[in-house]
Amino acid sequence: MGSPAHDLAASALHLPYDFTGFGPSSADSWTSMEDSKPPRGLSSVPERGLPGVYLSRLDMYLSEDTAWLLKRAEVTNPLVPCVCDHNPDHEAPHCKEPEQCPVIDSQGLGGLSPELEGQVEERCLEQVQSLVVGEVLKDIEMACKLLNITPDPMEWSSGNVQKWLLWTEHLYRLPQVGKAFQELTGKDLCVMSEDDFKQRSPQCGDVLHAHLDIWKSAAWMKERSPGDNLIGTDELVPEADSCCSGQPIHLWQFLRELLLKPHTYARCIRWLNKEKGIFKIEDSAHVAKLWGIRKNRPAMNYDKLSRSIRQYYKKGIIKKPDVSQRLVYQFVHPV
DNA sequence: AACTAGGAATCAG
DNA sequence: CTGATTCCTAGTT
Repeated sequence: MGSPAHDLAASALHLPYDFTGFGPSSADSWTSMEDSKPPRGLSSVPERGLPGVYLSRLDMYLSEDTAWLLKRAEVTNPLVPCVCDHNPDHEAPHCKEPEQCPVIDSQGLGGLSPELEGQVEERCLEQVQSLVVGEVLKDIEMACKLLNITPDPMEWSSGNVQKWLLWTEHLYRLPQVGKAFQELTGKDLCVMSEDDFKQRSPQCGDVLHAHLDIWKSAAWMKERSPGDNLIGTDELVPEADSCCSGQPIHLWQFLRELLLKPHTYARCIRWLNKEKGIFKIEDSAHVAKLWGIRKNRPAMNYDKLSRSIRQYYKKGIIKKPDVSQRLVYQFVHPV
């Protein structure tokens, strides 16, 4: 038996789905988080084949695998554009100057002395490490916002657990196994072993356990260094906080939230005219899915979501724009 | 086929 | 009670 981290990685690496990433910048094809068709103005983000992203104790495991990671980066060079271009609207704080980008540096190592090369490489590893960890934390934060749950699984109610399950299942195309984990709180989940998970869900218990491990690790790291914002506090955070009151979120608020994060959601919903509050649902199925996940309604679809939007007509919250177009709506009181 | 519109029953908070 | 969900019929693009 190897170390738990290695066991985990081993199980993660032969997963039946695309595991090139974890979250908004790379995940899969149904969420808004895909990369297959970047919106105009967005440089395409190459896939990240980073098993190192998927790890148990982020910090420990990274140090073991970054050498491999860096080597790969030298060859295929996927990391630099990926991380640096991740958010074109908002420069990643980690690599302001190109000279500091670890992979770019590493390509010119040929003429350096071994010691210097070692130093440079070490610095590169650290940078890669913090970049990757930052990405993972950012993705988790994003998921928390979307699901309206806390990042720390220990604090999850059984409802939160169900949301997280639904989210993870959809993100990674797992079968729906929420029933097998019904009535379990986050605390219950956290003390369960991988075998416990497998017992409840033979097909994907191991995967779910691994995912939970990432969340646990992230929460653990956050707790260790609170305030230490690896996560460039970008547009994920600001004004959008219609949710904080603890009140159940309204559909119109949810739509606003998505619209306020164009970098993440422009592929499924975007403004046509922000001043007038006119927006277009670009991918009705995705938006409905996201709404269903947020409200823990697995059967949500656009048919039902649009019915809810239509309820807003009478209330004067949302209307059809003057020139009615398919999938285009307008907030009556744009901010 | 997918979207639009709105009635009606039902549910959850 | 309100807002949302679910289901439905009928019309439109």
